[in-house]
Amino acid sequence: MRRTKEEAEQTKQAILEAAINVFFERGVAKASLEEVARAAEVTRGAVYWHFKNKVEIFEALHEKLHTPFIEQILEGLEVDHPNPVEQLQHICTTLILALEEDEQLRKAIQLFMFKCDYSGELAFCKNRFNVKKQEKLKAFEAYFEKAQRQQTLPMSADPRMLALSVNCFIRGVVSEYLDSPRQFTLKQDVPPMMQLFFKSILQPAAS
Amino acid sequence: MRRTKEEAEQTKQAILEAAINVFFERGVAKASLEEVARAAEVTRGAVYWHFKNKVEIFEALHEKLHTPFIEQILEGLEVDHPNPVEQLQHICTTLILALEEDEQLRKAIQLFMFKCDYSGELAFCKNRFNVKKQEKLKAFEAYFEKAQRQQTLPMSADPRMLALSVNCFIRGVVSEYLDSPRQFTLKQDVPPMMQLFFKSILQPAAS
DNA sequence: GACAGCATACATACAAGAACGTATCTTTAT
DNA sequence: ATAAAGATACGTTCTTGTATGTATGCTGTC
Repeated sequence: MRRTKEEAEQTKQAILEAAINVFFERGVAKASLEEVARAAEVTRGAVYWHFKNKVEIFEALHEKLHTPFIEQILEGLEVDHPNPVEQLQHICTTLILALEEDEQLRKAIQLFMFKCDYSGELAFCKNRFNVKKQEKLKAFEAYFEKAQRQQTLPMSADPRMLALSVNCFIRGVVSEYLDSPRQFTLKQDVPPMMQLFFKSILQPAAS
Repeated sequence: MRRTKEEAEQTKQAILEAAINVFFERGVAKASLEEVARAAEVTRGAVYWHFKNKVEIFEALHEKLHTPFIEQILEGLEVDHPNPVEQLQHICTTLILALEEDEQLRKAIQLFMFKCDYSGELAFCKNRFNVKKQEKLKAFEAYFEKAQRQQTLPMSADPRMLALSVNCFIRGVVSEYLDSPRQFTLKQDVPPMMQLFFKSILQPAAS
């Protein structure tokens, strides 16, 4: 039962889509390809036709879902803004708030954060992941350096340290929210939290 | 070959110790009890004698390693301190810095954070963990409320929001560090980061 | 205080199922 | 016709849980 090329591509996407859900519900390690196949309404034969094994599926998912996230941060650097730090605050806040509406994105990030472990087969995935993170950190730094050039951030500030802090804080917020969403409401709690955090950056050091 | 009670307790601890390493290297899901047994230099018989299954081992590890962490925070509340917020900053900083020296603790936390997924069998573990987290959050809040009573924190501050922020920031720092330790040096980077963060709390709101 | 009898602390053996990867069909586009 | 796109079938490996074996520590009893 050979399908047309379009149909084949459709089933491939269906498999990826199904993989998100199955990985999400059963965890990457415990999810079997049989389950993925069933969820996509095909057999394991189809899965093995399109992908070499589970790892390859995982990689495909990562490529598809994680990449666009970082690009948004990089784009903000291109735009001219009178106060880059406030701009960064705004971008970060927006990105986090987006989680509330996009369930698929939520699932995906939860996958990469909690539903898999990067030992063994997935170890090299972690490396690729870290490369992306370095880019992100450099982008954060760039915001602060830009702000220093524009005199909206004192020269005494340490861009690298600020970038690290922002990165940690964001990761913490996202982790905590995805870990137990009932803990706080994004729309209500995140803006003041971000406000609090960035306030300390914008105000020159005291005491 | 029955052992004395002390010896039995020793092997139990040896199994837990071994489990940390095996879980860490292979991931919780993929680690087999056979591997754990070998690492502890016993057979699966011993493992099944002391524990019902892998989940019970996991729980035991959590009980053993995660609990003392929280208690330290609670203890600080008992002590009298002129400035509870600074006290909290100091406690948190110390706790994080401890990671640099205690490899076993590092491994354990990495386990709970990255090397397992809480789907399926471990789902209810997550619930128990969340209960603990609630306690922790309440403790954080208590610090801030205490500070308000002692007039070292403005009444306009929102203890719950501050507690959430602290919790997120700490989680972020710990996550980032354990995820890629080469990214920053605890001793050098964490104190200023914490300083930056808590500064925004201690200084009354502006702008 | 010694010894029978039992519980303990494991080791070994076994059965059953899951999951994987591959090899072999089937059908149908191209 | 032939190769793509899958389905089906098969053998193997891992792992799990349990059942059973066994040597030894402990405990009460006389």
